Amino acid sequence: MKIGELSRRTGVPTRLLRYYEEQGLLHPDRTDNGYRDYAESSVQDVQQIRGLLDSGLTTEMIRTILPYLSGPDEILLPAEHLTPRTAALLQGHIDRIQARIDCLARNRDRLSAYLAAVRPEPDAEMVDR
Amino acid sequence: MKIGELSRRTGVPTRLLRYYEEQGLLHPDRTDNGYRDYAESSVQDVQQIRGLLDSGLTTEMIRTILPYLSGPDEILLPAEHLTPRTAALLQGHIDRIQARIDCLARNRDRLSAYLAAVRPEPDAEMVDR
DNA sequence: TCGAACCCTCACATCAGTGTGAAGGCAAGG
DNA sequence: CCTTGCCTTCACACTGATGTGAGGGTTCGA
Repeated sequence: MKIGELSRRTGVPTRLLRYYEEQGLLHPDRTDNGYRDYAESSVQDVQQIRGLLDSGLTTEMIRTILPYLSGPDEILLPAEHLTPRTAALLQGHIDRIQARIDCLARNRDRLSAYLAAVRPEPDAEMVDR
Repeated sequence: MKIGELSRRTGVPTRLLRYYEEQGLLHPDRTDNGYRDYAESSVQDVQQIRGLLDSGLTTEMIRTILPYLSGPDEILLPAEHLTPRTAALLQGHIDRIQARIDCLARNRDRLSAYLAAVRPEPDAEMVDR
């Protein structure tokens, strides 16, 4: 699939698809004429990248963890040459992600609590007034 | 408390404390000589802001939700003049935050699963070798 | 064969968040 | 009084993510 189609199917501007490639997040093939040729799975990859970027991860973090995020099923990864160094690095990323989750969840709860406290009138009048 | 102390206690450079004020996130008093005078609660406020920024929220989003995040206890807020418009806006923010959480949790799980799958040797040799 | 709609690279611009330094006022201690 | 260290504003610069446009090649249908 060419870049235009991938852009249409993901809603991500072509500019960004090229940028993600430049950042080492995508690795499309090239056809004879130099056009980028994306695999079908790129659609999911791009959505993955978008979600992580929106969640405050940098392209650098994403680049390092992306190889270990393929699918929920496939585990086609270099299990052997995973140095303790890399493992520790991954664990660090996990921790940072967890910290973000905690922070976001805490604030989501506060916002929800506020909304709930302020308007306890969902859709029908159940108390007299 | 003056800006230097707040900076020391939060680990956030004074430059950023001034920036957050410029963005409407902090509202310190001023002493006679023009120095910023922060309340004790500013320490928590700043940590709150940092967490949200790290989690990918913009200062604009933070500015709009911050008034509704005071403490877990206090609900000193303008409960009355909360227009349905604002409520919907808040709900939108909650939804976006939830989406981020989902995305992060999903990827955290994948990373954890990978690590767990790849090194099932915690600390002792339990199998012969 | 021509034009529309793709694709390419290159490069400058914008925005938010942040670093850094200049130029100067205020406060406290030797 | 003078130094030291805090504070003030102003302003320029950088980075990462993104927008936008110029200049030019490719594909395809009328």
